[in-house]
Amino acid sequence: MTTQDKTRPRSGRRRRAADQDGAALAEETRGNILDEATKAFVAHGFEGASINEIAAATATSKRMIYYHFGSKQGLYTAVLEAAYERVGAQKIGTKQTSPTAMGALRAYAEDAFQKFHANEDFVRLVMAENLNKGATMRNSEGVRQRSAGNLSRLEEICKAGIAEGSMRDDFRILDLYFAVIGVAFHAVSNRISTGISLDMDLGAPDEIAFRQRLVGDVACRYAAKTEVGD
Amino acid sequence: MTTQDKTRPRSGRRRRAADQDGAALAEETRGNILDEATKAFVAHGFEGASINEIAAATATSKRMIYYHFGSKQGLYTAVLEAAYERVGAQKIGTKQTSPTAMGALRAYAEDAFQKFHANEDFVRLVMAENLNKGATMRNSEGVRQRSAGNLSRLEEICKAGIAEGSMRDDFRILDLYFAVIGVAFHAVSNRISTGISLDMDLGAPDEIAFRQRLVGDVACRYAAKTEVGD
DNA sequence: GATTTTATGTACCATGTGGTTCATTTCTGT
DNA sequence: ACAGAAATGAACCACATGGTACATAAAATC
Repeated sequence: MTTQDKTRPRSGRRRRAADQDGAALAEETRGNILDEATKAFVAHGFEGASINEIAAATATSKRMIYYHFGSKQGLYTAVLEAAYERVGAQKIGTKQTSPTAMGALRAYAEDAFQKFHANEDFVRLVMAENLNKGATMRNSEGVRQRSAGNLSRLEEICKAGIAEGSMRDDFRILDLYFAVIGVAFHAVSNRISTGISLDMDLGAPDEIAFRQRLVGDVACRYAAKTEVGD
Repeated sequence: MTTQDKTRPRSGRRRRAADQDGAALAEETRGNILDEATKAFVAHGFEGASINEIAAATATSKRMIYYHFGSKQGLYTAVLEAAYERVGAQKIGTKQTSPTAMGALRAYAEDAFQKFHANEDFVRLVMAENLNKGATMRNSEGVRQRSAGNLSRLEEICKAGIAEGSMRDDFRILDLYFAVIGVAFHAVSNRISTGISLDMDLGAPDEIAFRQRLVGDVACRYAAKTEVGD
């Protein structure tokens, strides 16, 4: 029972895409694999996710994963790059404009929170990447240096605020940026553990609203002119 | 070649602990397993870590892991509980005292940062737990509700600050807590991804010092009386 | 000294792992 | 029409996985 007839015809292949199809069938297959792989990596991490299970979840077969992505690492890299393209590239704080710089700063900060909140999968991929010491993103050109745009937008806001006289000028833009993404990211990434520790449901809509407001408050109060005196 | 002689004597067992030994040999074995398992789970997550590899890293055998911990899940639970006992239980902001409430708040916040910074393994376990939706910590009595003490210490500080007149009274203690641990935790948990995105070495000693100061600044400025006007 | 309990090592198992081989079908360019 | 390229399916592989059965040496208890 070890050898079987290998010469019998295999069948069942789907037809290839007709010309008028917007996306080629191959692209459809690729996309389908990428979607399922994203779910799996987000749920189980790189090592925890199983190629067999991912393949079973797709409309196609394991063979196709290796055809299109070469290896598990290749698949993971593609997933990460797609996520960064989808989420990491969208600039924050550029949608609404505010008459005051302080208002723009609040919009920027709350926008950052919204971005993480609305893209929890992305947040989880970033967490997994950090657990994995960034081995993948370090080698992906498409993923590196995605934050420069967000930082320069923040600098723009702060320069305006300083010119306006509403903001102090003795802090690093970078530190304000860290404060904003720190509070915003942590609110999403650690929602579960913090919720368990405090015995609260931090996913409740009003808690989400509180958090969003908090990120704005932290940013504005950090940049505002104040005598703290500690 | 499927069956072998199973009646031949097996040997090589270490001697059990003599009475005067402080710790029994069994405890030593348990501790050794726990140490290596912690390293493995921190590096690869729950599903990614391999029992075989953990066993190989210990001074004993896989058999002992199952003898002492029952299953992979049991081992992971023990690792998590030990980490929370070691780190999660240490109260923050209780070491130094300050004449002013604002000073105490800064000490509290910077202490929180120090705690995460000095216990990166703990931070990584918490991240892994969040990726795993808290499945383990939710069922561990020893891990739940660890933050209550830290919150009440913070409340104490804020009440003093309000009484002193140095702090405003129109904010939730909880929000200040989220701001502090958000910036502090994120500084450690996302050091790698943020560093890659910004092309900086955020592990450099002066960047660590900046971050610690930042956490203190964020806390104090959040609690201080200010007209922000956004 | 005999018995029970604790603690341990070795070999083993069914199943899952990432990855490959071979064969095949459909499309595209000439 | 035909050659080559692109895309796919089924079966297979060596090895790793979490977990267990069996045997046994040392200590504790009686």
